[in-house]
Amino acid sequence: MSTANPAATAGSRRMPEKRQAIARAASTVFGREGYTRASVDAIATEAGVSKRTIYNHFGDKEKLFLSVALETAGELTEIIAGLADRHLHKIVDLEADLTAFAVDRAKAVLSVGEHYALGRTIRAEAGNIPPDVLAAWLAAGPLASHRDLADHLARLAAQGLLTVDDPDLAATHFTLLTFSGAADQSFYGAVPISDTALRTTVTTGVQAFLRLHPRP
Amino acid sequence: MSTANPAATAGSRRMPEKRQAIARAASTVFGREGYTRASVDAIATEAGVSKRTIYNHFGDKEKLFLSVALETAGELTEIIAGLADRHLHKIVDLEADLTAFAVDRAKAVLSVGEHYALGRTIRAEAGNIPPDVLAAWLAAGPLASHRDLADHLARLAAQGLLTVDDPDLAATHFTLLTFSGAADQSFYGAVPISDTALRTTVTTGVQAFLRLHPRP
DNA sequence: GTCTATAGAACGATAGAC
DNA sequence: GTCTATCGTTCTATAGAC
Repeated sequence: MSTANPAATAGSRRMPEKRQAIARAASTVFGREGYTRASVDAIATEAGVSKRTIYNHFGDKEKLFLSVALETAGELTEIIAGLADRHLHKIVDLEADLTAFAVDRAKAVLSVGEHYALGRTIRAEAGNIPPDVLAAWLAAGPLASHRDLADHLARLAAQGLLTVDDPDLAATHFTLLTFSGAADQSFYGAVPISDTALRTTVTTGVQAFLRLHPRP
Repeated sequence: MSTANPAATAGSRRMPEKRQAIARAASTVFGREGYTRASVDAIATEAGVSKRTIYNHFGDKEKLFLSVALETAGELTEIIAGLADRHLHKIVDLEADLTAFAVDRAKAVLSVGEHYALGRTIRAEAGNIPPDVLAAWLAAGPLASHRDLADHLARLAAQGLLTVDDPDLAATHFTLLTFSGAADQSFYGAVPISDTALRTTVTTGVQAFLRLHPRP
């Protein structure tokens, strides 16, 4: 039998595929059910492994959650960075491009049931997460995306497309006006938000942002 | 023995004080622990009643939670309406008054451990709350406060203090710029936010709001 | 005497851990 | 697969109010 068949390597020393399957399953189930409601049984079933395998890889439920939280935060940050690059690198129509970015970002973060959608669970559990882990999650996730956005806005300002005194503040304004409202409406993805509602919220948000930071 | 002693009336027909004690305790414990972590035992202990009494009054844990959620939403709405009236009824210094209102409102909503601070628990459980109950909570809480704020802003605009085309949109801007950031930073009250951090966030938010809706 | 409320034990199911 | 703890819920017995 060839080692190219993953099933044939079931007893091998390292099992990164199983670990990854568990991580994806955990992300999905934690994101869908929340921390306390998500049972290790359900995660094991979703991952197609036994509970014992989960405990061997991650120790206990809390460590599993925290590990997966940090990993998916980094993945989502990269996804958002890709969206920003796609929509904001070369500006064609400023308002349209900002809107397209904001819509795609909101969809990425607020998507329900996706494997990187446990942001709402992390927020719901913030009070029970060790402060250093919470800080690490913030740094790998929301803060990293915030910095990336601030850099883009500063660059657009340097190109004469926006007025930006403080890129950090501008990024805050952009996120508040084009994302926070949608996040609040959808309870961070727990309740679906219609495409048209999202688009309306984002569009008016971008308009307000552009009034705060107009082309000079 | 006198009936003025509450303990002496233990077997009386109606016991609104006990019901209220349970409601307050439930609000506190649900707000502090979240829905699934809060045990009926803990609520009973906090309220100083037996578990059975809770079931007699509220049926089951879920009904208890939903009842208390709706009741406290209304209470918080009234508190915020009072704050708005106090700070916005007679304007002395527009920016200072708006800032004071926003600071007090954020403190009221994000106060940790207070008996009306289970907003974050409701948001965390939004996906598990029956849609009609969630809608009722929104109507009694956030939406009612939103409308009240919109009315105040419209009135200030009529007095020539602000430019407001759409009071609804203006209220949205105000909340996003002066509240949502603080709520996000503190994870809706799960993690304490320092007074200076709150004040800074709110102050810059009010400034942005006034740039969007300047005195004509 | 009957009714209601209470306290506390007990039950059954679930879920984390090994 | 098993063990054990926890938790939501129910049952039983006691006591005061009308």
